[in-house]
Amino acid sequence: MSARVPAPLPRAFYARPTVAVARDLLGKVLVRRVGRRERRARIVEVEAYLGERDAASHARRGPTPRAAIMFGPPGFLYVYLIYGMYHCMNSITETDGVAGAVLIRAAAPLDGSDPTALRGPGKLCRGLGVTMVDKGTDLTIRSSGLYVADDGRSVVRIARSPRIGVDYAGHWAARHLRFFVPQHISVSGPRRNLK
DNA sequence: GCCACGATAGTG
DNA sequence: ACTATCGTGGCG
Repeated sequence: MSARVPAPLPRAFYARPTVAVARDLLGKVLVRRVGRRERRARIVEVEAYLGERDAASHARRGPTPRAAIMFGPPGFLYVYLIYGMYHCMNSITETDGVAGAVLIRAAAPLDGSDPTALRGPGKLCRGLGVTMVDKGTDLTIRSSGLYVADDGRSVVRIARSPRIGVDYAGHWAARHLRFFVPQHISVSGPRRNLK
């Protein structure tokens, strides 16, 4: 009688400052359904992208065709193609009209399968079958087939570091906007704080 | 219309 | 350290 599957996080969860959403996404469960198959994985690594003023964010050029969705209402999925061969997935944050997104970089499978299969943003999307057709998905409804839920567990400690792959972004590259579960096998790149 | 360049990952 | 592979957006 208890819901075996936790409910999707509500829109209000995403309608907050991006850094708060990023931190709070750690430990949450990513639920992906394709047909009758459902996969679940715990989010262990994310990055915050703060909008127009953030030189590392796709929103830095304003609402271009690709990034316009970042300026829209929170709780929707932003997917983009990177290096012509991988996809990356983000949840939109902040209020409608204000750009912001959290890049989900890695998750730990909850079915006991290979803990490195979803390690890194490209592998995460590949492993969950997320592509451009999923851009714009509403993450707050079950019927989307892709959502984030709270199963009651929480992360004990959160580490932070500069974001990965944004060295071109001047002083924004140095800001500690990457959040992860320290020492976790499913985290990509450095698993402890640098600096 | 061009074209340099990525919020990456796998191999050497 | 090198590169596969292609949409995006700056430039003009």
